[in-house]
Amino acid sequence: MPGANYFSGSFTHRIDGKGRVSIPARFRALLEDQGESEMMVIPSYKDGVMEAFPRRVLEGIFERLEEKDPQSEEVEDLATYLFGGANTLSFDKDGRVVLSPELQEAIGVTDQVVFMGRADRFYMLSPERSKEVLEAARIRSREKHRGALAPRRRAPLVQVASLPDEDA
Amino acid sequence: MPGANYFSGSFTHRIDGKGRVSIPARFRALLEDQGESEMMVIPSYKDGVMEAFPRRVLEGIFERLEEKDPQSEEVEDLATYLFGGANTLSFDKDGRVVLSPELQEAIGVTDQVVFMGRADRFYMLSPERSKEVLEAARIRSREKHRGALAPRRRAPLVQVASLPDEDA
DNA sequence: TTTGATCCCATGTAGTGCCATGAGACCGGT
DNA sequence: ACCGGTCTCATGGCACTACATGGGATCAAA
Repeated sequence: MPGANYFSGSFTHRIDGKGRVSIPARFRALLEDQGESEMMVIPSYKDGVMEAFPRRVLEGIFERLEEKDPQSEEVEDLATYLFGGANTLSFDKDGRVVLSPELQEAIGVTDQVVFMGRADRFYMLSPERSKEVLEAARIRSREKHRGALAPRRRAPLVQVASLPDEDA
Repeated sequence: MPGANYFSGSFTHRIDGKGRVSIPARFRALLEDQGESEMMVIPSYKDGVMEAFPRRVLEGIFERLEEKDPQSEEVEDLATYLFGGANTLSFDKDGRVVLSPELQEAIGVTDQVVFMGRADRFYMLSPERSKEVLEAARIRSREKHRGALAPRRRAPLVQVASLPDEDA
């Protein structure tokens, strides 16, 4: 945990009768490092995937864009999408959040959720979908970024390869 | 709740026989944080949508424009639109407001209203319309802002002193 | 008196906090 | 290597509170 900067790894957790799920301890620790006891989830551009952010990351995205061009239709749409589509999930002392039936349905989960780290955020999706997403990303990465995992000449030990956004 | 700066999330509430609706608790808390026990409501540019602001946000919008261009016809029109078209809805101890028949008709609601957060304000609209608005915003955002949600190159999630900048 | 608005109270349910259990990881001692 | 102890963490259950919502009482204006 100490020094972890990014969400990484995949964890499958169980949803109980009330819709509660434990956030993976590592993810929770990362959120709490930033003084947040909540996260924001929003449907991804990818189908069947929810993205989870610390709140300030989401707000930062918005503020940065608004600063640039407050009136534009694009920023309007983005604000609607980000803030209208977002849910704030605050976790209790045990590190659990409640997934409303709508949220469960949105990502097609019933009794298990996968938390998949993805740098500054993480995904929440069904076990099946997570395999697809991971495998698709692996294949595309192999094709386009053969060298990504090779040692870099000047790279420090902890350097993380920055992969571009994959396509839906 | 602590520190929430923006309206976010969507909530569907029921209108009773007298036209009363509960403001979502989170939204109400945000309004009350600003010392307001009322909100201003005004028809949006978008059809079938009402926008709800804390009073000071509405006044701020006007003042900013007036400052920029005090005499223009645009500002005249805006002032008319903003102040003429606005309704003040104050909420009671239970956090409810009354939607007059005219307001209900304006957004085409009969027994349910959706409150949709949108940064410094929120929308009020029918359940059907809310799905349209949200989905349209999502699609357009995806097209125009592919990268908007992408991680920022130089901004690690948790700032760490010893990490070098990412460019080679 | 009627209508419309505001307030107050009642109730069910969903949300949240708190505690208990149990599995697994980790560690230290022998 | 074996064993016991402790710690972490996921998960379940129970209890309480907050909140949305309905109904009735009060009050004022028409």
